[in-house]
Amino acid sequence: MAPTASVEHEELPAPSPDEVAPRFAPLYRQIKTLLTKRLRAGEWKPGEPIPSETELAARFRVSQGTVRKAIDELAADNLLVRRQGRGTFVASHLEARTQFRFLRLRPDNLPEAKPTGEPHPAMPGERSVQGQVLRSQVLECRRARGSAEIFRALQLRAGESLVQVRRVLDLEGEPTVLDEIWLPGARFRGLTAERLANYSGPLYALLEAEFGVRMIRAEERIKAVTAPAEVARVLHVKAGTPLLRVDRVSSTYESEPVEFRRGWCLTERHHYYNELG
Amino acid sequence: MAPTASVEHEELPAPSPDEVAPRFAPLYRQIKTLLTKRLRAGEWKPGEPIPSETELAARFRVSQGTVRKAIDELAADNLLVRRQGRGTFVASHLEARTQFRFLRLRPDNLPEAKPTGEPHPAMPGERSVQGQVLRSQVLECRRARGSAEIFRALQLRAGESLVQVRRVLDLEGEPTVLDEIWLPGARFRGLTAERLANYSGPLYALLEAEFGVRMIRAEERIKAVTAPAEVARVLHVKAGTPLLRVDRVSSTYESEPVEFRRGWCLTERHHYYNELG
DNA sequence: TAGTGGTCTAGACCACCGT
DNA sequence: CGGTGGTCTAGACCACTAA
Repeated sequence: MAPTASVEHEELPAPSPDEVAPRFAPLYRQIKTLLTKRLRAGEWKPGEPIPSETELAARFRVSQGTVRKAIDELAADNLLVRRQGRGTFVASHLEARTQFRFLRLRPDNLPEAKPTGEPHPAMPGERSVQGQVLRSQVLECRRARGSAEIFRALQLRAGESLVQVRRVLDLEGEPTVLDEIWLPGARFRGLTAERLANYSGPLYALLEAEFGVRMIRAEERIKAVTAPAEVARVLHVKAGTPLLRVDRVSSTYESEPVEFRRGWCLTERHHYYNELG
Repeated sequence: MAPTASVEHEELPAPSPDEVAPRFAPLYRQIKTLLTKRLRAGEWKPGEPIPSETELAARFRVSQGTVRKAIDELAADNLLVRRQGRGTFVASHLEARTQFRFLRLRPDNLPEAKPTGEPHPAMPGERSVQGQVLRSQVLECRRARGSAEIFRALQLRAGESLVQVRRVLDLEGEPTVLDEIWLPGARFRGLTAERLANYSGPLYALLEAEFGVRMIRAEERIKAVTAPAEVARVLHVKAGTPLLRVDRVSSTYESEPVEFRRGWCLTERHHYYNELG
């Protein structure tokens, strides 16, 4: 394909006469890497469209099909969202479709409606998601110490500053989850209880909009425990009630961990839902 | 591409002048559907190769790229496995790579080794998977009644026969999971405790090899509970110990449910691991 | 060496979207 | 309508595997 005359041509990184790791990376993966770097660098912001496939093909001097395959993988990784007839967009936690992508707690009844992502109207301060009414209430937000485990998970040196957020999630009006969240202070300086309280939306949407940090993926480790006294008090249950303790480490681009979260979940009327493929 | 002269041409289902559901299905999806039907019908058995892309293209009178895209999706769905230079094979629970694909329990220590699927040698009756030693001990296998919930999950009419298997999983030599498994009697007639005891391998591998039922996907619903007396006895813990109760419904081709399983998991030294994308 | 999947290209046409 | 992504084709070439 002849590149459009007016389009400036950007060279691919030199064919690397003698690289180490994957001796030969397919062209479309090189393109994918380049696109990932630009996303990470913020060249296109969440919610914005990236250039069309044909334009990218011209820029990189490859065929449209090759760009397409790179974008296919980025879309499969949830970094990009394709919209037929409109373009390809940088994924965002601000959009209804991808909000609460990481929330795995479901009410026990409710005929497992496939997540449509179309929110229903709800009371102020509440959000409706997958048919359940959700309300978040911030208990505190302060600089805090963290365990060695947390520093390790976030790949920080001991002594680096941490911000801790504690909040309760009400599902259907009942306090159901107590979240204890630790964030690296360096990235999230200026996060306060007020800003959290004034913001009605998912936490990740706020972190994305205000701090430019987009959560891409996470891993969770789940145990069954008995409720500590303090947790029990917040969730209005007796100390010793069995709870799900869900530890989550979430990451941005290139698997860089930026959040450690410990959720204490009451599963009297809810469950953690998971699909195995 | 001209079809090989010796290859018999199989017509695609007539272009359906006026179908209902997805008014226009892309060609590659029609191919995917055809291939799925043949897999389901057992035209190619687990572990066997399917015809090459070029041969399928000739049979279906489409280009190789179209077949390729259909196979791509089937591979992404874990129905097929591609092996460069060798061919494309029907996925099987009998192979090391895909054994224990559904086992989400991990030891707490152990530096989260990515599942390599390469088993280490182990004692007879034991299997080594992801660095942990695993031993399954069948407690019983008998015809049984089931709750309304189970019949609903398996889409059976009340009164149809059920087989129940109860077993303990030892991880690192410690009893860690009590599984209560219900299977539709019609499909698994002849399953006995002896056959289970004599078989050293994953349950799903046995069900696949002996009954021709291949588990494709599953959904799990998890709660935190306290151990009932009977469960506690088997796991060597005090009644009331917090446990993960994992309810699983697994399905074959086309989401046909064929197993209900309730696992009681001790999480003193293990956790349920999950990745969110 | 022959056969398989994997990559890349180039171009045609379609479905969808906003104007 | 023009532009975008989505599908389909046809053929060339590469990398891997087994005989």
